[in-house]
Amino acid sequence: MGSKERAGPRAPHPAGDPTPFAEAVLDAVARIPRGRVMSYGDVAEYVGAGGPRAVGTVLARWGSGVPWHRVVTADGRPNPSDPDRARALLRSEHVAFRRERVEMSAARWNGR
DNA sequence: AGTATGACGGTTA
DNA sequence: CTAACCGCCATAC
Repeated sequence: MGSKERAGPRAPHPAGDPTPFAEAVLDAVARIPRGRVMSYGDVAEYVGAGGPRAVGTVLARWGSGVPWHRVVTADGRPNPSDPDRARALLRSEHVAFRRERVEMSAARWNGR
């Protein structure tokens, strides 16, 4: 086949291919165990590149194929885009909540 | 190549 | 506790 085939079981992204950084981010998010969460900054640190905002940019563009709801803000707040949906998904995974925020002390996943 | 944007984060008021 | 500001970094145009 072509030289740019990538056989990615990921998702029907819009137009354009995910950059190496984007793939690293998506891979990291896909690795977050069920019932656990990572902050945007945690993901950036995990992939060793970019920053919290850059991670948000990637998820906003190609995050439809990964458990995006497992990525929360550093304060434990769900995605500002669909907080209600994210909360429902997280609660269905037994993620500990306090008020409207994830109990980071208990649900935060460090990547290992 | 440069400017504008945003699903962030930490600090300061 | 809320609000505003700045810094950071990949994308879009």
